[in-house]
Amino acid sequence: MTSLKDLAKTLDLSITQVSRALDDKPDVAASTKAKVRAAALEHNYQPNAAARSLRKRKADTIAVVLPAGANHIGLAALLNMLFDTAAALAGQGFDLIMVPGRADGNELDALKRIVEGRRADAVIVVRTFRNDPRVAFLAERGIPFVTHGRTSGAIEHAYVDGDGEAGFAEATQVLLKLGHRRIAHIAGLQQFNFAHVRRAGWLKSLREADLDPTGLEIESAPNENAGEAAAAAILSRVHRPTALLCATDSIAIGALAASRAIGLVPGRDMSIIGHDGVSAGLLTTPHLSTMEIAAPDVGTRLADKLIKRLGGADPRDLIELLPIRQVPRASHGPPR
Amino acid sequence: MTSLKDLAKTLDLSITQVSRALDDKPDVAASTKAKVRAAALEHNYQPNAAARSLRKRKADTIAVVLPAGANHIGLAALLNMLFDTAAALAGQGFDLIMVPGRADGNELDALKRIVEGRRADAVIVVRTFRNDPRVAFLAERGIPFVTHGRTSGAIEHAYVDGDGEAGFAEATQVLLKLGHRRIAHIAGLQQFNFAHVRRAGWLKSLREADLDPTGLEIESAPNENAGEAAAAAILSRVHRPTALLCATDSIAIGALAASRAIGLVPGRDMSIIGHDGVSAGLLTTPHLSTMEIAAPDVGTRLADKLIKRLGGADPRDLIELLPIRQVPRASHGPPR
DNA sequence: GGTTCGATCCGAAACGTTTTGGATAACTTC
DNA sequence: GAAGTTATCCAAAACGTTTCGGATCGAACC
Repeated sequence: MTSLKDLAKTLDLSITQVSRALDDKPDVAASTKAKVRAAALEHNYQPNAAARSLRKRKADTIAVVLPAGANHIGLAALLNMLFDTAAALAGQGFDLIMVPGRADGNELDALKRIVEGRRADAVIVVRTFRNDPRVAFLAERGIPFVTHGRTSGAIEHAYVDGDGEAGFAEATQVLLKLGHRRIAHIAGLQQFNFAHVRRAGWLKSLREADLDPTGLEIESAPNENAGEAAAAAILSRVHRPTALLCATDSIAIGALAASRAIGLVPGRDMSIIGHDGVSAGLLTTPHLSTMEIAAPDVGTRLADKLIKRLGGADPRDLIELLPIRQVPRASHGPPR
Repeated sequence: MTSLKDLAKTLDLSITQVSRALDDKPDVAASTKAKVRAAALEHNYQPNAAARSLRKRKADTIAVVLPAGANHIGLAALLNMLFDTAAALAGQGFDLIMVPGRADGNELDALKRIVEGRRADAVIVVRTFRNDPRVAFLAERGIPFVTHGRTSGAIEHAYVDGDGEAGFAEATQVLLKLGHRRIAHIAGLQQFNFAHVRRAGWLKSLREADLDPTGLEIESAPNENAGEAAAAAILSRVHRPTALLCATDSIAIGALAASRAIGLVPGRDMSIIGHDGVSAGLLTTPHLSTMEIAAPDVGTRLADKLIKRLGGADPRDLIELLPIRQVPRASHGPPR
């Protein structure tokens, strides 16, 4: 409502000096600075964001497009992470805005509008695809960005990710040591990079143990309902697996239900392990065995990388592959 | 990157005409319109959002400040609703941006920055307090807004809310009919308006049945952990209740855990009912009895009200109190 | 042939900032 | 007392868009 011009008029100063005073620039008298600040406070002056970013040619804003149609559990975990990111970015003078993706799943359009309309100076991309058009677009346009999750393409970019392959290889070994031989994998959609590497880890350990993965695999969208359906399908096969290693906790939670539905008690008759360490895993019966990134501050790390990228750092120096920690709980054990 | 000026130069037109052509204004030749559109597409022109909103004195953007430190379950449900709102708003040419609240819980500051910096033309306020400083601020400044949830103050404003009082009164009656006499209420923090009205509903039915609520009440933050602690406390009282009516599903989910922890099987030894109809209630054992707003499109209704408000409608004509529908599942029954 | 009219165009101002390139006055320095 | 220095200030341009108030040019009309 109140503009610099208004303040200048009431203070009998030039717009220039008012602006410089509020910015604490050196060549304005301490006394006028005080007066200006007082007046700004009194009229609760807030600079017009549009005018400012038009002139400065930057918005001091970071955007993230939230995946449309994400399931509850996954979305909540993502949001929690992004709150940390926002706090870290705020410390550097950046606002984080979260924009819901289009219902048709075309997050690229939303991204284009934001980036080319200069609403944000940089973006965070979450839930990367193996070959991600958003990454290709941003790289080509030279927009600073960091992703949550790697990609498999040729484009080198800043990212923070967990070492899903190692995590799933280790979980598979845990199950092998417990005596399991028919360890099935409910994979995520293989277009997602995380789903692809997790499957690779499972496959690796199985091969090292000279076990045949044939018939032990099924793909599922990463949500509870799809997970339940996929688990039901694989549990009904003639040669039933004794363990289900699930790409995500939401799938695993669905698998718990599918298992119980045919009279198998999870943790006793059927071993089930997920990935993500979502808090909902502590609300299930039995508590869900899972694994998670062995770092509590992924959100902050994302902010960190982005700031460095904005500072001109080479994306190749801004990659972070974090180890995965197993979180054994009650939903797995030796085969019956 | 490409501006109107660039387009004008390559097309040998004035900036004015290019702008008007893209806006499909009447006094530009159909042939030039076609040429301009083609050029805009080729150079993938996107108008600079800052320049546009500076000149038009509106941002075509709606903002919502997400409550900081919200628990997983509640936040996810909220987000899902807001995705619907965003879709509805997009149909009217508005963008919805979601801004994370400050970690210190001061959502008012974030709101002020957005509104006074003219980043948004209108806002949506979620999770209202009984006496909400955000509502007071917005009303005083004359910013169009709509809230998700009522307030108890004198300010009349647009809102969409569920009739929590009726819902909790009905749930209490259901428990009374089943034979319960000691029906406890785990209330939400009474500063939240929803928590206050839900408590009032419970109290009303208890009073109508000539039952004394003394000692049957405890307050809890609306998240699982706090709910578990509160339930544990009330279950350890000498005269233990036979039913726990919880202000939210997250509290109820905590109460399930607290109940099981002392050897009581929920649904058989202890009746537990929540509110919200969150999908996580289908992942618990037993499935959570709950209640929810009897309308699937609260998010869309919010958008609707906001558009009407922006069109100048009187806020008093933009209030909607929706009925609550009981969703009985397996976590309640007759007293043991 | 002058006038009117409609179709199509354009220059310039404005939105509220930041920033450049001085201007002014007082104070030092020799 | 002239020249340099310092502290403090300001006018004006620029960012990219929209929009106001005409301008131009044929065609149509009388």
